[in-house]
Order: sequence, then C-alpha cells, then structure tokens
Amino acid sequence: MIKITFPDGAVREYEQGISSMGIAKSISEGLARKILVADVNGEIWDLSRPIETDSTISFLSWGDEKAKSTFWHSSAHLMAEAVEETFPGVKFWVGPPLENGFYYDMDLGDQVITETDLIKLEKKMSELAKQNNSFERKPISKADAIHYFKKKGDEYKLDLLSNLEDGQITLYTQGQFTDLCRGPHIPSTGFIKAIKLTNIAGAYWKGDEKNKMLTRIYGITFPNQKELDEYLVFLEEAKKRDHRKLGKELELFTFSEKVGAGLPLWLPKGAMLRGRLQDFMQKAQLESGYLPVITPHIGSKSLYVTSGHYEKYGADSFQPIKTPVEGEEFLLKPMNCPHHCEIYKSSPRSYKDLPLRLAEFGTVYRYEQSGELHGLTRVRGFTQDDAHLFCMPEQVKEEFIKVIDLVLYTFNALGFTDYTAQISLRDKEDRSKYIGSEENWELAEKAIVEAVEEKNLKNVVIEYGEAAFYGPKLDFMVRDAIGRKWQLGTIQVDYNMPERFELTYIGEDNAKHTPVMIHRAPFGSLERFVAVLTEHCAGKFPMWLVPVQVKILPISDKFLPYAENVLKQLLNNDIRAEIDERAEKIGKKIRDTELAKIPLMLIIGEKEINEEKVSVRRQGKGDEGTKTVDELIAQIKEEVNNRTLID
RNA sequence: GCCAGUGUAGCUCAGUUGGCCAGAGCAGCUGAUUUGUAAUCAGCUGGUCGGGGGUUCGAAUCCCUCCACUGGCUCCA
Repeated sequence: MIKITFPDGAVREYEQGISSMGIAKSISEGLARKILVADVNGEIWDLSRPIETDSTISFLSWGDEKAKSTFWHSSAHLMAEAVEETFPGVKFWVGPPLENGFYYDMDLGDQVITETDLIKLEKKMSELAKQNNSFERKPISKADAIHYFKKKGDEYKLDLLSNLEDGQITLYTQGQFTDLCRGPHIPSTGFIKAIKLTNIAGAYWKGDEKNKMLTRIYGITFPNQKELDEYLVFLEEAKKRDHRKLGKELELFTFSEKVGAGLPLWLPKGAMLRGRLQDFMQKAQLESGYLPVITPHIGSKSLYVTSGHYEKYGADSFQPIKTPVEGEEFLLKPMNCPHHCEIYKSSPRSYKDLPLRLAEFGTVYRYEQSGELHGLTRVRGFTQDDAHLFCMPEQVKEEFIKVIDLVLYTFNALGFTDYTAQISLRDKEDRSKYIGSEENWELAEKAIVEAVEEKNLKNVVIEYGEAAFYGPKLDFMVRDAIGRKWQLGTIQVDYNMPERFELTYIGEDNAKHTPVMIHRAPFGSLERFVAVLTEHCAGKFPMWLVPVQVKILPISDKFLPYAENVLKQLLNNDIRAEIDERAEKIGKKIRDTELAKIPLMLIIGEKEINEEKVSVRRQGKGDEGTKTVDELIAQIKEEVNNRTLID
C-alpha cells in the first residue's frame, strides 16, 4: 500500500501501482470524468500512469493552465495524426503548446499545404477525436526508439533522440500515430471537441535561419464549441482594436509606397496626439533634471566606428551617404548615443556636473528586414524619447531607480498595468557578440538586478542573447490587442561606450575617471508607443491626448454664429475643438462624431441659445444635459489636468 | 531576408470556368432640405483592376518578375 496526500492535507491509502485515474474514480465518477492530468509530487502526469510510491497528488482539469497546456499538446499530436493521414511521408519536428493553442513543425517534402487543407484537416481531426483513442505512454530504450524512427525515416526525431538519455525515453501513441514525446497527455482524444486550425507559417528548423524552413501549422482546440466560439469572437474584437485599422479610421498616420515601406507619415490628428505625448515626457523630464539637446539626422561614419555600431550593424544598415566632392561617408543616424557622447565631450566635466542627463526626441533610421515591418510597431524611421545619463559609478543604482520611476509614472498616466519588466543579460554560452570587459558587464548586470529588486518589479530574466551588445538592459514589455508582446520602455547600463569615446570627468581626487552611461527611453519610440496605446484604449484616447476634444454640432446653420462664439471661447482656453458646419441632420452629425471617437459633442440649437448654454453629449455614453460654456471649460480642464482615463 | 497568402475607386468590398465600354455602398462634389441626440433625398465625379513583361483573337481573371501589405519564422543597436 502507498500513502496518497491530497491538496486539503487528507491522506488515504491505495494499492501500489494505482493510477491517478483510479484514485479519482475512488473519490467520485464526476471528478474522474472532468480531470485531464494529475500533479503528482509536483510533476504533471498522465492519469493512467501507475504511482509506485507515497505521493502528493492533485487533479487538474481544463481551467488550470497546466491542464490546458497538456490539452493543447495532445491536440498537436491529434493534428499530427490527421496530417500524417493526409500527407503521407510527412516528417515531424516538435509540436508544443502555446499560451493560446499549439503548433506542430513538420517537413512536408515536396507537398504543399494550403488554407483549404486546414478545413480538411480540421474535419479529419474531429473524426479522429470522436474515435476517443487513448494516449498511451510507452517507455522505450534508446536503441529501440532509434530503430523505430530510422524505419519510419524521420530524421528530425532521430535528431531529438540524439540528445536524449537512454532510460528516459517514452513514446506516445493515439490511434495510428506514434510520437517521440515525454508527455504528459490527456487521457484520450475524445476530450477535444472543438478544433480550429488558425494558420500556416514557415519556421526555421531549430529557429536558425541557416537551417531548412519547416512548415508550421497553428491551431487551437477546446473541450466545447462554446469556448471556441468565444475565442473567435475575442479575435474579431481584437481586430477592431488593431492600431493599423484605427490609425486609418482616426486619421492618425498613413504609409505611402512612394515614400517607402516602414516610413510612417503622421497625419494632422496623429501629429497632435504624438505632440501631446512628447509634451508630457518633456515636462516629466525637465522636472527630473534632464537637459534637452538636439543633434543632426546624420553622422560621420567614424562616429559609429568609434561606438562599435558600425562593426556590429554596418553591413545590415542603410548604407553610407557620400559627399559628392570629398567622398566623406555619413550614416543616417541609427541611434542617438554617439552624438550625445560628443556633446558630453564638448566641455570638460567635473564630478559636480554629474549626473548629466541629455535628452532628445531623436529620430533614427534603421534598416529592418522587409518581412519584419509591422504597422507603427516596427518601422524603418522612428523617434525615440531618448536620453543618456552620464554618471559616476556610485550613482548608477540611484539613477537607474529614478528612471524606473519615470517609466512607471508614464505607464501609470496611461493606464498600462499589464506589463513585465524583462531583464536581459549576456548570453551565457556565446560571449562573442558583446564588447567590453567581463568586469564592466558584471557591474552593469548587478546594477540592473539590484534596482529591479529594490523596486519590487514583476520581472523575468533572459540569459540568452537579448542584451544589447554594449550592455545589459531592462525592457518594459506590454501586450497589443491580440496578446503579442512589444518592448516599450527600455533602460540600459553601459560601461563600454564611455570608454570607447574616452569620456572622462575630474573626480574629487582631482584625477580623471570614466563615467557610466545609462541609455533610456520610457516610451521606447513614439511610433510604437502610439500603436500600443491605440490598441490599449481601442482608439478612445483620454481627454489630455485626444487630437480633437470637442466637436460642436449646430442643429442648423442658423445657429452657426453662436457655435462660432462657443468655439472661440474653447480655443482661447487651449481646448481642441471643431465645428461640424455641414448642412446635415443632427443625427448624422452625432453618428459621424461618435465614429470619430471624439469624446465630447456640443449640440447647439434654439434652446441652448436661449439658455446661453450648450448640450453636452459624451462619446459612447450619451446625453449629459446642459452646461454653461464656463462650466464645460472647467470640466475639461479638470479632466486634462487629472489625466482622467477612459473607463 | 525566408515560408504561405493577399493586392479591383480615398475607404469597405462584388466581379461565375479568360469574352459586351469593370460594379455597389460609404466618402467627395453639385443641388434641394434647415433639421433636436448614431445614417435626409436626388444627380454627378472618381479605377489603364499594385508596377512591368508574357500566353491568347481576347486578361482584373492564366504564367513570370518586381513592389507593397497580411500571418508566422529569423532579426531588432
């Protein structure tokens, strides 16, 4: 007999070798029907796997993230079974679960899969699911596993096997499909009731672009149709928030093939919005002791040779511009830091001058691969809310924390609550891509980790190659409408560039020292920030940012003079307002203004003129009754000053 | 850059297996209407069907190529 401990602390005895399913059945049939996997001593196990020793157990059903992952992993196997039947000879790589759904990478050889095949595969999967085949786990020796996949001719599985230790290898079989897999899996395919294969994509084998490109099929499944329907509705809703769609509808920005891919054109309303964000940051920075500077859009190639950027990115950048006579080479500015280093150098610095915080809304140009361009989130020309803080080594931590505070202040003002602080350290395995001494890196990494700990930030640490080549960084990751993660704010500690530029300050000891440099951008770039903000608030910008705050809607042109009078009062109070002068009915004017997501509408007719008031209607909310213009102005000013968020 | 897909008027989209001068709604313009909380009516303008090349008696429809965009992959100073 073995002792099984349950989550509530209860202990019961069972025969050795009983499965979790057996235990569940001993409790209740209802429980046994519902559960997908079990947590046995902290590991997720198949329900059918025999338990041989005293154990702690809890049952997991759909709702639990780990059970969901298992469900989707099993769904990937189900999809593979359907693919193998439809495309004989297919070779499989891996098929993991995702946050939402799963994928499987495969080599289809000469066969081509299209969107219409996905429908067929979905049907096939449904048929296979209905067979309710169980997922059977089978431990196997390495030699036997190699033999099996050699016979099958699947070199990808053989590659996986080469990294596995004998004695730890298992196969899973459901129906006609057997896969090398460590598991676990749900009990049987019958749990999978609703299936959607979402898209086909290419994916490099092992994520390396030098390798062959495999075919990746993405899908998602649910235990019932209702949840799938809800998921599809969610995706539809998310599409409505897409900044590319809203950017067009709200006339924020556009692109032109003639101007070039990835080069956004800011329309008047977008420029207004961006200007407000820039003002916000400028003010916050002035209050925090930053000094605005301005530097040119190009810089001599030698500047980037000094910084190390040329060696690192030169070949993959927009190529140098040559002066026609002298043949001097200039680069379109891909970052502002080297320019700011030269500003630092423009005069001798004392320790009393530090920290020196140079800030610039600097527009930079980077050659991004064509396939990478994406709306405003990934472009070839963008403006960073950049600044470089030059400080003494002992000031790094304090300055770093102050920057974190500024980022949090910014996010808070805009209602971003769902973000992750991502600490990127050097790649543990490959140090060749970094410049600078081991000692400097240690210092920089330590400064970041300590600052994040001190601020108690929810964070993840990445140790495989996310750091910049000159230093570690802390990025603030925010999700877009459909859950894709984007880096917004970034803070980077850099001991290297000051050395390369031979920056110095005279210390208290009257000797020369090298300052430390902190690169930082709370928004990241105005382009990306506007994109994520647009999706975050679904195009309903708060009063302090919205390009047009008030639209005045006269009921007929008889009331235009009064409307103009109201407009003048609003404009005099720095309120962004317009009049809809068209000879349209009020219903039409309201509809158009609602769709333009302008927060306040003032309806003006006979009644308002007689009362010397305006009727106020709020976007998405409806009639708010009448007010005097002065009352309205006071209300708007309050909303602007408080930076009231749209709920 | 790579894999797959898409590209018809400013916007959203229709255009059967290649076949009369390529269509609709919205927007725009003109006129009428002077309107009370989400679409007033009528008329008109607007496209060498992403660019180039080819096949064909004939191409928006088929082929090649380039460009842009979409979903991924890779990359992201």
